[in-house]
This record gives sequence, C-alpha cells and structure tokens, in this order.
Amino acid sequence: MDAYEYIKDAIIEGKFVPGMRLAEESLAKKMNISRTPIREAIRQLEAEGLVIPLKRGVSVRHFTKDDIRQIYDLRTLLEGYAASQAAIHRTESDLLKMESANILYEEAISGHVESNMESLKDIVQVNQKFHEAIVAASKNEHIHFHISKVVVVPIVFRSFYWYNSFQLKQSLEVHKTILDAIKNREPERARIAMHEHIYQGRDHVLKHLEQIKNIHLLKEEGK
Amino acid sequence: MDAYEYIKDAIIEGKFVPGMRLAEESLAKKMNISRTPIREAIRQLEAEGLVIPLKRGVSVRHFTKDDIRQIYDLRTLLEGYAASQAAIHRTESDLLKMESANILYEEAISGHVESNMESLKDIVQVNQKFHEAIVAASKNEHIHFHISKVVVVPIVFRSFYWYNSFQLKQSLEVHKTILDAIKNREPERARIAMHEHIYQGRDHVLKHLEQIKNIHLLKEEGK
DNA sequence: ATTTAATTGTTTGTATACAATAAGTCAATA
DNA sequence: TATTGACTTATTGTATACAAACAATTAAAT
Repeated sequence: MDAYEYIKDAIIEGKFVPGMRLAEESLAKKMNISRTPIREAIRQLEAEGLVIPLKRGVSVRHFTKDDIRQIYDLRTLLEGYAASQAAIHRTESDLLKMESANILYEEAISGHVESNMESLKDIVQVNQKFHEAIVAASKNEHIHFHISKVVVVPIVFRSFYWYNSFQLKQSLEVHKTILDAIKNREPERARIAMHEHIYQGRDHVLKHLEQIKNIHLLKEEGK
Repeated sequence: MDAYEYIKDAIIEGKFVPGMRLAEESLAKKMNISRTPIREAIRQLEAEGLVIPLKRGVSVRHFTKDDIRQIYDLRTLLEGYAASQAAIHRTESDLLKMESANILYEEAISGHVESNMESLKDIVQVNQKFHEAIVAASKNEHIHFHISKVVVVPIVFRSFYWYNSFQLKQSLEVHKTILDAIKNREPERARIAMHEHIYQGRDHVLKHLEQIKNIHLLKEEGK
C-alpha cells in the first residue's frame, strides 16, 4: 500500500498539519494514481486514528495534551505488562535481540547530529526495535497490535527531535536497566522500569508542548 | 456502512465460519451492491482483526485457544485499569448510568429463555453497556478504542450462549461488586473485582472450547 | 440590509470496466 | 505415474464514469 505510506509519512513529518483536510482528488493527482487506492489508505489511517472523519471527508488528527496524557497512560500500562511478561517468558534468543537492538541504539545516538532528520529516523527506528523485541519476548502476539496503536508515531517522532544528546544517553541507560530486569527474570522490576521510562517520555512531550503553546501565545500578543 | 454490518453479523452468528474465504464478487451479488462497498467493509474488518489477509483475498479468522488466552489477558489488563480509574474519576452521573445498565441486565437475564437468539442479543448488548459505562467513567477516551479490539464479539457472543441462568445471575452479582467498589472510590478493589470477572469469562470460554474439541475428536473416531 | 430560495459547483459514494496476478487445469515428457 | 510447463479461468486491484450529497454563492423578496 503505497498511498498509505505516502500520507502517513506526510502526517508524521508534519507536512500535513493537524486539522488539515485531506481531499481525495488532490491527493490522487499529487500521486498520479486514481482515487480508489487513496480511499483505501484513508480508511486505514482512520482505523489507526491518525485522521478523523468529518461530515465530508477526513482531516489530520490533532492530539491535545489530554489525548497525549491518556494515550501515554495506556502505553505505560501495555508496555509495562509486556516487560513483565518478557521477564517471565524470555528465551536466550530474545535476550540477544534486545541486546543487539541496544547496541544499535548506542551507535545511532553517538553518530547523531542534532536536527539531522536522517540520523533521527535511525534513532527512532532502532528505539522501536528494542521495544518490539520486548513485546516479542512477552510471547503475547496480540500486544503488538495494541502497542502499535498507542505509539502515536507523529508524537514520538517529534519527541525524539526534542531530545538532546545527554537525554538520549540517559534513555539508553534506562533501556539497559529494563534489559537487566528481564535477563534476571524480575517481572515487577521490569514493569516498573518500563513505567518510568515511558512516563519520562510523556513528560518530555508535555513539557515541549507547553513551550510551543507559550511561543504561540507570545506571537498572539505580538500582533 | 451496511455491508460491514452484514458481514460482521454473519461472522458473529457463525454463518461465516472460521477459515471460510470471503470472495468479493459473491458477497456483492448476495447483497445486490457493487464490489466497492464490500471492499471497504472487508478492509475495516481486517483492521479489527475479524478477518485475516490471504495471498489473495481474506478469510474469517480462526481464534485458537492461545489467541483467546492472550486476548483475554489484555482485556483483563485494560478493563481492570478502566475500573480502577473509574473508581477515581467517576461522577454521580456515571454511577447512575452503571446502575441503570445493571438493572437492564437483571431484567434481560430474568426474561431470557435459553438458546433464544433474540434475548441473548439483548443480554450481550446490555452487558456491554455496563462495561462501557465503566470505560466512560474512567475518563480516558482512548481506552474504548483498545477494549473494543480486545472484546472479540464472536467469542463473547458464543460465551453467553453457553451460560446457564445461574451463571448469568452470578455475573450480575460480580457487576454489583464492581459497582460498589467504584461507588466507594476503591480503585484496587475495583480492579481486582474486574480482573476476577473477566478471568471467569475467559475460563468459561476455554472450558467450552475444550468440550467442542472433544466432540470433534469423537466424530473423527466415528468415521 | 438581511434573510430565504434556488441554482451552481465541488467532493464524496457507488457502480462498472479494465488490467494484473494468482490459481487451477490439462497435456506432454521423463 | 509423477512432474513440469503452457494455457485457461477466476479473483483481486486500479481506473474511470456516474449518481448523490453537501457547500457555497447569487438573486429575490421582505
């Protein structure tokens, strides 16, 4: 599904901004295909919650601070559960995958130049790889489905954009703590470490949204 | 979306059995519409996980015992969380909704004749109303999305089919316990009561699947 | 000048036609 | 007899055409 990727990427990178209406015809023209595959892509994105239905057509979803808080609460619940289950069910091969993901994460961080989109994409992707390795180790094949819905990629992507190199290294350390707990088969410790990890991510996002709001307020005053 | 309802109902009531392939053309002919809305309905059902993609087309999903175990584990996690949050955030109006849902539940149970599809549908619907009232009281608007995916309607529907009137009354009592905990603002008690409620549902389903399997094994021997 | 009616235009929803691809069948050969 | 290959059929994926619904704009009337 190519149209799907196209639209999703545009939303993630902020090219299609929240609230923007998505007209099928114009998207079709832009991609040189017919409306049919565009419609299917839009229905898909609707199911994922990235666009919301209007009376006529759809628009890019805007995530409020409450949305983000609530979504992160659920992500904490789900990923915490995944981590605790991983601590119970993990195999040696699972551990290898998590470790290698963490090594890649370390490399991606050290090779990262701030505000470089490409290296940022790498970091986001490798970070996801670590989290997915934990989900795989939990041996509950259905968790993935839910976590994928609770990891709102547009938000997560921006959150990494806002990390400085020290904070990135810090998150690597937390990864190692989680990995240790899973390796030592300590479900509760794994869950708590994961909770903490994701709550930090949430607060990071919320703090920056607050700042952005303030900038906008200043602009309003300036008019 | 009418085609969606049609296909979903057929799956829920077992008219389209697990593993059965869904051909667009034949569905379209059966409903006297074109393939276009059929396709959209199928994509929707795919996103919900009720049908699974084949190399070509889709087939009705078969839920294994492991699937059901894993899905119920997640449902326990999510609904337990919802109950605990409801105990914190519930308003008086939330309580009224839960109570009225429970009264309707009681009526539906007492008016139910075993194996009567219509009264069964009522029970399932009213039960859902109670659970949704709790979700609403939790004040996390995103929980609903996830719980709707973890409440696999075909399975839940059958599970109610297998309940006798005593078991139905018993589940009503558990509802009352959950409601009490929420009313008294006891999050942990609410969560635990909900956990127990859903785990009972899970075991009920698994027990009956076991029986069905045994019946099939007997048939095999009979050949 | 403001509100209502009507008409025009734009965009989505559905049907149909065509293209592409997977599956099934039959024949030929080892 | 089994297996491979060409060919036929069936089914999905995409494009286009048409119908329906909504929005917007203009004209008329109070």
